[in-house]
Amino acid sequence: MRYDPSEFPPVAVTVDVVIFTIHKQTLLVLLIERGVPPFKGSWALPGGFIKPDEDLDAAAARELAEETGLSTDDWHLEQLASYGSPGRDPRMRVVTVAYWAIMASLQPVRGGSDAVRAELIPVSAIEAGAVQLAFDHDKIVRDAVEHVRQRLEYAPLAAKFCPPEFTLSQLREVYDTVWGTRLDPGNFQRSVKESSSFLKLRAKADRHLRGRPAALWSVADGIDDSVRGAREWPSQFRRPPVTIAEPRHHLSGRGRNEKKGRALRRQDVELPESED
Amino acid sequence: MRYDPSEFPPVAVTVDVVIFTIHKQTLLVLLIERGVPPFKGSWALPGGFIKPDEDLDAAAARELAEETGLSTDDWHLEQLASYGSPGRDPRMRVVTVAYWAIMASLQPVRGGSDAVRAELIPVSAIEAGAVQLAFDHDKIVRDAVEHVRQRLEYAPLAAKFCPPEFTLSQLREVYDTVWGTRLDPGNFQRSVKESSSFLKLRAKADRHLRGRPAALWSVADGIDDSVRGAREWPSQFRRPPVTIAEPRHHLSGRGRNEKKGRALRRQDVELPESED
DNA sequence: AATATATATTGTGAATATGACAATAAAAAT
DNA sequence: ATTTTTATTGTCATATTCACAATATATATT
Repeated sequence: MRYDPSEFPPVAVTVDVVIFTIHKQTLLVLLIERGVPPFKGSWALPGGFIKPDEDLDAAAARELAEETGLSTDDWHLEQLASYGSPGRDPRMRVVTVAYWAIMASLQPVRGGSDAVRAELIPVSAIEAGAVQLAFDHDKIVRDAVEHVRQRLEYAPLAAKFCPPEFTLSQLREVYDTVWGTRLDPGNFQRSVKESSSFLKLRAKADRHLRGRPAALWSVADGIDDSVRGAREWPSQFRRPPVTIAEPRHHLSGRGRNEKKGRALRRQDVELPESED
Repeated sequence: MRYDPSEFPPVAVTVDVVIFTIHKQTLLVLLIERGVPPFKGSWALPGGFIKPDEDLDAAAARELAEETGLSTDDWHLEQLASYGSPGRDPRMRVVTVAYWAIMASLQPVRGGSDAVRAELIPVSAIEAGAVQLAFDHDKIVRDAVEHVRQRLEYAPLAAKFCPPEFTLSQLREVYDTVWGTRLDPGNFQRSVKESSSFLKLRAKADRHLRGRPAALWSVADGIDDSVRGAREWPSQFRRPPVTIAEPRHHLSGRGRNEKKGRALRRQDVELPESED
């Protein structure tokens, strides 16, 4: 009965977006207060139905634009996961495709038709259970937070929390805020210099509060947000182990090519023939 | 107009599963040949509509069971992503939630109502473009392959390609097959021993073809498939850089706690108060 | 103006991890 | 008995990581 359009079950598909930003060393999420039932008065993620001729990514981008008043260049947007438990919306079967986004700065713009107001809520408040979320949005936010912490291991993404030009202190503060660490400024400096993702622009920033003025950096040209094969940050730059003590894996080894060559790379390996 | 059940656009939701297994040093994907239009005669992913009272994960597990005849303990199943381009199914708007799965061994069981036959196809054949896939399933498979290569950096997952008890050669061969590497047996041995995810069972395997008989290992108790905070494999054990030369990031540094303490862990950091 | 304070940046070295490969062990094949 | 094959342990040079000292350059204070 696969793919028979005539008798598909009635399902609505929505997109919801977990919008992250940082303000004053605090990781924040944009939530709206629902003005209509169900969950009237609860906080919820911005989101809505996908339109008939709209791609999922486009729907998420539209929601993002509506909610923030900003445009594509101002954010990093990525799909998170889909949620579709039968009971997650009391009215009918709704499958939502969740997205997450990072923005450098943000002041919520509009309250939609069913939203009383939009506000930036600290992630810590949600993690502590101090804020009630509608539907399964608590789970979605937690998953998104986990995901962002994970993805920050890839170098250029942290810069999306910063303005186009930033000091290394600003960049380091992103990691410290998201990961709850206090990275060493000296080692951080060296790491960024060894990275090919970042580019030093000018020796001095215009404005600085105290101390020696910092140099300004930017993301190097051609560095994509979605770099994946890139080398991870070394261990201390990776996020610390999960809250509850987890077993750690200390694994190591190496690759070899025949007798004495260097490690094989993927393209060196011959592909088995198709059986077609 | 958010969440108004009365006027949601007509959308069907399906799940599709990319089922991986390894046979004779080759990474394989289970595909079915479509027996009905559209894309009659093309290969496609096993999948189908979600049922009215069925969770997304449950729908994927059901498809998996139907297609393989196996049960929950025999596989590792994880959500991949959702795909919903307006034109991806010529008949109507279909959003599919894609999953991927790993199985130790597999012989396809049934051809469904619209499937002529099911078969295990080498991933290499799909990557080389030698196999035509229906809908956007080519993209889905490629994404899934990328994802599995990525996720294999987390130690215990590779064991899902192996029987419950395995030799380290078998385990190493999983990495070599999926990553296209030839990892060093000696260093691999050391790595696994340092890992807390694996447990040595018996000194000798019952059956072996040639050479010194290997010890049998298993995944340690309490090791979850979804371990994430776990330490990654070191660089050579991580998958090699993407085919086209990518910029690499060499980043390093450390954490500090006040003056001279150890690096802060997440739970050490006090949470900002909720504004509720 | 001199000094204190704060932040940025560079440098240094010990500890550890990695990668390459040698050496030994234990079986089957010859 | 010897060769071949795979498993396992050992070794060591090198690279990376981490902790922290030292220096640079600004503002704030006296």
